[in-house]
Amino acid sequence: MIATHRLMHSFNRLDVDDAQELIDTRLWQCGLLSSHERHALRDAMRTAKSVPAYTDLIREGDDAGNMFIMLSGWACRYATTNAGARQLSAIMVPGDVGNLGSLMLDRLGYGMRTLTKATVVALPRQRALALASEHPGIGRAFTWLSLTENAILSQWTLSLGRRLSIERLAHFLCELSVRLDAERDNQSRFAFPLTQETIADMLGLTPIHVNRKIQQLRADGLVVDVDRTMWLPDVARLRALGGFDPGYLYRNEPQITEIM
Amino acid sequence: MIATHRLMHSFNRLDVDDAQELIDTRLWQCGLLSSHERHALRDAMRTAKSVPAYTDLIREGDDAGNMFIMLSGWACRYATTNAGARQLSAIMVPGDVGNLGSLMLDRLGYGMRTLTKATVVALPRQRALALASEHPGIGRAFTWLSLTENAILSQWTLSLGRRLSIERLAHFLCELSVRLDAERDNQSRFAFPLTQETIADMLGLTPIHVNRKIQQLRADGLVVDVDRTMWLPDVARLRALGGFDPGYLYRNEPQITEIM
DNA sequence: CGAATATTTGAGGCCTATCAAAGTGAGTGG
DNA sequence: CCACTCACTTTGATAGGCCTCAAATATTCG
Repeated sequence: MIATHRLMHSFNRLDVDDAQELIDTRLWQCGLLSSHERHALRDAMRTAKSVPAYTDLIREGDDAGNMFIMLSGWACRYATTNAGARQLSAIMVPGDVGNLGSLMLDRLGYGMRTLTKATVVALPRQRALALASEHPGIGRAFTWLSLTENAILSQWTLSLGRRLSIERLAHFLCELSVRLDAERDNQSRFAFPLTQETIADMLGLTPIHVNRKIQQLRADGLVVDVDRTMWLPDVARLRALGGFDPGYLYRNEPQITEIM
Repeated sequence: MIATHRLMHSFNRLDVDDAQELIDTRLWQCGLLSSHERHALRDAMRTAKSVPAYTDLIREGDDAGNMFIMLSGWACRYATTNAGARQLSAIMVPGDVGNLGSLMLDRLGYGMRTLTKATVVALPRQRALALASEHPGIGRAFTWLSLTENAILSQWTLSLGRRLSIERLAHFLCELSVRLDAERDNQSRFAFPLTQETIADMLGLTPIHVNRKIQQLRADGLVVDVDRTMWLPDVARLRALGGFDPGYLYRNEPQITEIM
């Protein structure tokens, strides 16, 4: 119910209750939180704020005193080359923590920016640290998030370093499809607010080239994108093209249950 | 003393005492370990084993029950494309933990392989988890390592996505130079056991192209490599070329001292 | 409806890959 | 000690993927 509800409007609707449900579902699924800890986490996320599209939550090189948690809307982490070229290292969708690093690091080396109108919780570092030490499960959940993010980043270096542009694009769409929980019967449909320029900054390509490769996917019947909505009619074939394996995303897998 | 000692022979000498000193110095520097915890960690690393060059510690797709800690020698994490192309996501040098992810994840999505003869500690997951829960500082140190590693990976995606081959190469050498603590007065000298093919797998290039760009760096007087030893005569200029900023490596910085 | 933003098209050029082969150096065995 | 082998490095020539520059078309939003 929540899932389909969120499907078409996640990036421009403000629905804090649903969204917070989303959040602790995401953190809950790793199986590390007690019911008590789950509620403590929810309490910490009471105050959310709305942010316009394309505004920095963290500027590159800034000290970030807050951890930002996405309730609605999309955001990204980015870094910039001396020559001014931008590269995204992550796309954040509702339920994601954008800058876990702020938990223990002062400077992060990257910026964080909304890509759509968004609702975010700003969790002060001290509050997050207190949560982690008072509730061991929350601390472990942070660690788990960091480790899975590491696996995702490692996988993405494979795309950037060794895959052709169209394979990267396919892989990227497959990843989003899973993370948005949008797949049913080898099909997938989800709201897709990214511009081709943003996609290009994620894939390490030029917008022009991204445009041409999207057209190629359309011609191959692998992508139908109308009205900011993405439809993937044949997920299996798209996965094969992108060399995509959902395992590394660690979705819906109770992990490390034997802990303690 | 240790530093210079290690300089020329780190990848082919077995000197466990020095190496273990190196390790907990590395973990110690983040300022998260009490003296008691530091010793607990050392105890856990008593038994090291020697491994030949180019042998898998973890095969791609394997379940990894151990965390591997490098005492001597170099190793890497790698992933492979369906077409067989290999991409490294990290190079490990003495003092590094290779697969932190194994702490809480079953499948990692990448393999880990030695690049030289090496000495490694295999810390069973259960042992590592027990250490982390009995000694909160060790748990926080693991989290800190994971967060800094993510920052490094994020930075590396910038290189792979947006930097020219020679810039990537320069950036890579600058990073190793700092991580090996090899810089003195705008110069750097360190043992360098990597083949050009391995460099290529790290940079997302072909060995042929890496060869040509190394020649270019030599011609520019930025690199002198003889007999498996790397000499960087002008670190500042190499950093400028690679767009390298050492900040994101979080070396020698007591972090998050205000914790608890 | 008009201006700004985003997508699409076209042509030409550069960076890096590919294919092929020669040179170099370290380790091995006779 | 020297031929031999294997791995690594280097060189050359060609091809291709993606970029750059430029401009037209389509879409969004106030």
